[in-house]
Amino acid sequence: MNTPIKTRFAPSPTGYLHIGGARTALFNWLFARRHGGIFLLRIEDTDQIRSTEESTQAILDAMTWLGLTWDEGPFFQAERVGIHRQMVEKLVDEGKAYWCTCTQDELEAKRKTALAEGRKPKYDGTCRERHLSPTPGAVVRFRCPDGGTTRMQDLIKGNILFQNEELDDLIIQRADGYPTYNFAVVIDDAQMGITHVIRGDDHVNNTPRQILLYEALGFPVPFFAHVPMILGSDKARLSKRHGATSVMAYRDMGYLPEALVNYLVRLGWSHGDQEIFTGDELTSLFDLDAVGKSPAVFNPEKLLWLNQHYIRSYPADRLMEALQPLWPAASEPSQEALVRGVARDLQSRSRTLLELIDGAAFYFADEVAYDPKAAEKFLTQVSAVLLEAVLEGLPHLMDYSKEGIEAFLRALAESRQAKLKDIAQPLRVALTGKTVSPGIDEVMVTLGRERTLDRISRALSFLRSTSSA
RNA sequence: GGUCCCAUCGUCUAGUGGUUAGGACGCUGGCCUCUCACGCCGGAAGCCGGGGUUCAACUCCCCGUGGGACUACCA
Repeated sequence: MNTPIKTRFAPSPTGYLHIGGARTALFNWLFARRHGGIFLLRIEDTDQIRSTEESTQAILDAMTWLGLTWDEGPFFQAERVGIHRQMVEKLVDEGKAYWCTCTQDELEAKRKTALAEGRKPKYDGTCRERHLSPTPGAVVRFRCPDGGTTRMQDLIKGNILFQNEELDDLIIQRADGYPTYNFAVVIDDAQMGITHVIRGDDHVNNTPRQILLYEALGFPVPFFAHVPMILGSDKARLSKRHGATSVMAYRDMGYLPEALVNYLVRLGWSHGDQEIFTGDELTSLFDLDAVGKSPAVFNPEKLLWLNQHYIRSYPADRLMEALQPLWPAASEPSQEALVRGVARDLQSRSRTLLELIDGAAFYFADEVAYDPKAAEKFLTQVSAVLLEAVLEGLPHLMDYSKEGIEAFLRALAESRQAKLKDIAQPLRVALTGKTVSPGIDEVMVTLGRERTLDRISRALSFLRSTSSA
């Protein structure tokens, strides 16, 4: 029996969950789901200065919003320093690590001269054979092999070979007694039974040191899979200056989690020509062998397209739920019927929830604000006749529904030797103030007969007041 | 500078020695139509360059070039 697969997402709580981290988490989550494994969450908070609880909460919230539920954790790395220190001690006892009292200033100076002389800026091994005892302010370094090679088997990039002489004696425990990333990550991943380490390829160069650490500690080395970076439009690593990078910012801008997940998964992974995936499809189709090796540029336009797609696909109740946090009117019980109608009208023509909300303003206006150009073109003497006819006929319409209204308008137009559009556009301006809106029959249904009539008579008086001037 | 990674339309990608190089976003012509959106039909747009290997290279190898990452007592 094979041991079950276990993956993890291990963010550091020094900010919000960003797009790149979300994709890494998503790949880990999908890989675990796909293979019936376990997905674990670990917060890497050993940087006591930069880590905050707010960040931890923000990351948890974002993952929950995306639906990336974890099976174990969250574990907090800082709570495990006792274990980390034991391991440090063990390595020191075994002669695989040593105390070092070189100061940061000395190191910096040596780095500079080495660079200036064209040498590698690696640690020169000053304390390597001094067999120092623990002293306050001292750090512990791992004794790297002087020669040989370390092979990394990467599930995405293939085999990568590193010369050990390129690696230097990295610090595994800081002066403050906390472990450094490369050390803590190895111990935690090993002890938590992580079988597949899926992470950004900015970690590729860390991996050989980590493998050496696994071996020194006597732990089995896991599989690695390094996912290419997400870049901005200028092909530099995606950052704030490329626009929003926070997952939660996308929620606040009216994006749906399904859209973001679908977009992110296709950034680097593919399944033939398929673009749209349900959650079930993803968890049954996703695998590492279909993840590409090259970095991908984040394309907001395509995300928008997907978001539109998912907005259209939402059932009414789900749409209302998604709308509520962004739209006060959606939480107002007295408005519910109207809001539902509005959402239904706008659902198929909004790329984001915010677009939908913006487009909804005219439904709620006490007095429709006419776009000057629209009014000039459509609120004319000619159309006044048609609008008056609607005003007269509408109260007697038996079937006040989308179908009934359309039939009514068509018949009315025909009786006047006019086209439907001759009446639809003036009506649209009268009811919405604009030349672009949902179908005029839909608008009339949602507005209700009363409001519709009011707006028509108001448009008529507006029309008379301007044309008589 | 050193180490490592990467390279198909503007962008995301399919492609695994023989294809008219396919799809999607965006752009664009048209149809549908009460406007918009959707949908449908069509178009422009790509294998970074040079050497090999081979009967045959987008595909395999090498060298360039370009881009990216790492090079911390951050993760």
